[in-house]
Amino acid sequence: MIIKLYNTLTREVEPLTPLRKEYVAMYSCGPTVYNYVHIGNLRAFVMTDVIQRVLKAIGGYNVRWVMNITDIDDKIIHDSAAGSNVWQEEMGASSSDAKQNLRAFTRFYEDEFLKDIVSVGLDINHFYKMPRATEYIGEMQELIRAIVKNKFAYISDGSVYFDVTAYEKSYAYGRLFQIDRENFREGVRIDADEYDRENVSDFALWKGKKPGEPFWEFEIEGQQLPGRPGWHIECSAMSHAILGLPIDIHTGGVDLRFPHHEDELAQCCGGYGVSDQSSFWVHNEHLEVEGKKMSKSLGNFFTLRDLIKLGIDPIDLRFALLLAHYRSKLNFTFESLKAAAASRKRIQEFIWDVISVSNGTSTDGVKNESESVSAPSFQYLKKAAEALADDIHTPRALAELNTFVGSVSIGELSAQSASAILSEMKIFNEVFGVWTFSPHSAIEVPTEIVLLAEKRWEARKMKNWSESDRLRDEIANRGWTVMDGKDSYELEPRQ
RNA sequence: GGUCCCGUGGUAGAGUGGCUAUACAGAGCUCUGCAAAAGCUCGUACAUCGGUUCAAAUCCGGUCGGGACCUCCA
Repeated sequence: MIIKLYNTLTREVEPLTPLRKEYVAMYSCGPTVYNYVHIGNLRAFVMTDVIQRVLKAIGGYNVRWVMNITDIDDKIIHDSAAGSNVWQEEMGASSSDAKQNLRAFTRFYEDEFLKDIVSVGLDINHFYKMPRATEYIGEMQELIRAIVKNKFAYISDGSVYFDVTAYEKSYAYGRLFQIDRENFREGVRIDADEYDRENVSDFALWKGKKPGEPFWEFEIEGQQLPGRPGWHIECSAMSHAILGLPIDIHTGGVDLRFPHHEDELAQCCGGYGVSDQSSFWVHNEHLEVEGKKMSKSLGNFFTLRDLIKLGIDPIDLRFALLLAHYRSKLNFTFESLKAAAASRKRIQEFIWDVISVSNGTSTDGVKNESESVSAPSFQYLKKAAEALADDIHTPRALAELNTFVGSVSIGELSAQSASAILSEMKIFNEVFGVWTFSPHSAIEVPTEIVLLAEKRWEARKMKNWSESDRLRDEIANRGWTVMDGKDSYELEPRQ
């Protein structure tokens, strides 16, 4: 199926036509590893994960998916410096070697990041590569030399800056984000950078070393400029080195449109001479909590571990994130998270019911193929797939999936229809990744509970209702629910 | 100061001129000794004011409210 995506470059939903026959090249801006990711960050990673899954499962493409790890930037340098008050014991001993501290610090948060994204359903094997910025310093320096050589950058006071004014004479600047430089807001942020650049719209490609900071040697135009890369240069250099330019899809949060992506694009055009870094630029909207931007001061700031502490299953968070379209703001509330969990469970129960029909263990009875059974309404699934192909419309797809589930009567299914449903549902789960297709494993029930339940079943058979109800209460007090069937009962942990 | 987005039922969230979104929660019913689970049914929601139109949640304008971005934040 043709996949359509909203492209920030054209501000339109466009059909994707991959540039290469063999695979779709996709680059996602990854985390800056200086802290635990929060649920807003996770939305971006889940979104980008679902895009690549749709490309594979619905589009039928091979995908080379790259996500970078930013392990060098101002905050990292600050927080990993010797004597930092945010240094964690697990990072090991802080030393006098700034580079070594930086490495210990970032590796710690990189590991935590990987754990977190796996928790919310990403599969590390899906990545073609997860490059660290510090491992591509050479490529970045090469790109910077090329940009300087092309006269789109200048050296000033030990640093290298991109010259937007010069660049604009040959290329368009502001393709992803129309900036209005006449009306730059007055404020401290513009002057926050202590480095010397000629124009406020210029940005650093290379930042000269400051005392105590980690640095890399850099020779350019016969000068020695020890220092470190600017923020934007890594993504330009790594997308070029690993995937080759132009790529098909570049993703990130809306806030990255400007300056990060705009500057990446300018660096690629100005340095590599390509006309585009990427055909598609896809940006996800932010997540809000109780209608407000997440912020620590408002007390509505959550990391994944905060939610896990509250007893929330990370996969329910994944599902809750997919309940909204990626280009809409998502209002995260605990009530909606609870609703998401119940909704996910509903489909999971359906899958388990269908599995029991397909393997003949259903207690509802299985129909023969010859018996006139109503065929499952597969048109809903077709619509669901179309919704995914249409700019990754997960909420519409889930609505169709729910309608499909509601249209199927388990008791009317043949084993063959059940198998057909399962193979269809598996395709959707390749995208959503929130359900399991293993048979409903019997949860281990403690012997004492089983004994009580057996006793109750006997009492019930004798129509001794008061004893039966007493035992049910006792079982309930110990955390289990009894559900009576026709010839047997089931035990489930109480919710 | 500039640019832009949004305001849908208790909650979340689709829908962009006339046709049931969907899910969760809630109410009623069926089943059940009673429950639980499951199934069925239901609610007459589109911030507000005005305009366009045979017809507006949907288009246009005003108002109110929320939010984002405007140099390193996903």
